[in-house]
Amino acid sequence: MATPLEKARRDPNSMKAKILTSARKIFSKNGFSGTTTRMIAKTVGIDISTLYYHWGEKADLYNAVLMDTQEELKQELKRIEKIIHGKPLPSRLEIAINESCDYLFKNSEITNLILLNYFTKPKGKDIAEFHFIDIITGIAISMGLAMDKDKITKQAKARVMVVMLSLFNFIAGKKYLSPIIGAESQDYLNVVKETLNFILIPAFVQDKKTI
Amino acid sequence: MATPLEKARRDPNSMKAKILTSARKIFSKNGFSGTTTRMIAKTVGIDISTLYYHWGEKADLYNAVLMDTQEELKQELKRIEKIIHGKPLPSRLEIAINESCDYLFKNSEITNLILLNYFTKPKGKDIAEFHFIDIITGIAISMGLAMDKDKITKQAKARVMVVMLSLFNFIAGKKYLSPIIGAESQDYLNVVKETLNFILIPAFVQDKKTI
DNA sequence: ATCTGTTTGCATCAATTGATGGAGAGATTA
DNA sequence: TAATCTCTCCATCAATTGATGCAAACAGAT
Repeated sequence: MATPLEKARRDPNSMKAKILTSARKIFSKNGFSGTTTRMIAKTVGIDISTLYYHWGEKADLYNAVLMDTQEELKQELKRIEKIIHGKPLPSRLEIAINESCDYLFKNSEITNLILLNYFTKPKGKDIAEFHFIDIITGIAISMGLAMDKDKITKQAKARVMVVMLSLFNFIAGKKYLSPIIGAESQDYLNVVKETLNFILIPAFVQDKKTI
Repeated sequence: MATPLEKARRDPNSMKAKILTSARKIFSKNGFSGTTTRMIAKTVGIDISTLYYHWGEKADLYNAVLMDTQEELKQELKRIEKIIHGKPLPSRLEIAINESCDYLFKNSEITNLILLNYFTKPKGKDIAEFHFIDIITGIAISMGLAMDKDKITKQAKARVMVVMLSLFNFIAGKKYLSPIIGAESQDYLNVVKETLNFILIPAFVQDKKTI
């Protein structure tokens, strides 16, 4: 028996998949409690009962969106990991920053969704959590901050966290931050990359051995 | 004619002030759309009509909370600014990180509120915005990244942004991040400080002249 | 005590929202 | 054709939520 999510992934033209796509956009814009099932149904062009037929209750749909997004992000990180594998650390960092910025900018719902899931969690409801730890661990190893999956220090994890959260915030908060910084679209993207490089490379390259 | 907010500040025992205090806690926990006026009224121990009598509609109360919090944060930044004034840059950074971490940890509603206001903004409603730009500007100058208030480069602003967002995220996301990092309460606080120092000091101290 | 203005809570509204039952439309199979 | 299965929408529910009218309680001044 395939889960609804598996079915949706199998056929991108199915109603399940269409709903999932719209739901991702809308949840990422408004968060869980800011989104109504009617909003989603409307953008798909269907009745809410059709939505409930395919996905069950709101929290189930939300969880499916979250899992789907998470899976996609993991795939992308694997892709980047392949590119940088074997290169010296400074290049690794620069390429990783460059690639992940480009990807996340094009798919900014991902960061929105994650950060919102993170900050606004409706209690009582049975909401899934984003598996941050996997991602952090993967990055830490590929950045050379740790050798073993199970032997990553608190410090290393915290440092990777800064990288990730900074990037996520810059992207999810683009709309607010770009007027503050005074740079729009492509210009903004470049400032972000530049800033991340500026801050991260000296810290990680120099003091790598101290961890 | 004093605004409701001014009245509340004047007398901390007034009903207005009590409501404001509870509202801050609850809004910072659940965001705007995740909070109901009934939740707030309940924790104060009053009827919602009393709440409406004092603060008008929900958005007005929310805005008051936001303004109040913002003012408080600005005062705190001024206090820190006084402490670090005149000291050499590395000490300035370290003390500023230390002081602001301590303060924000003790008052974590502040960061929650700001980040939520930031990411989950109900459209249509007339919701105030946090004045990030003032704070960014102030920090940039006190960090020596800019001399003139009006002559701050995009790069400088972006760099300050990283510092601020990292700190805010670490605090607002404490609940989620501390199990990931593997450090609780005081230990977590120390890791955060250490990490911010690690990442920021080399970058800012070395390359200051390049801006 | 009486008057006046402020504060508070009960009762209630209309709108929104999550969720469901059931009746059809359409395709597929027997 | 008849039976079955899948899918879609209309109508509707109960609960929640933002918001208000009104009367009672209260406090201070005259």
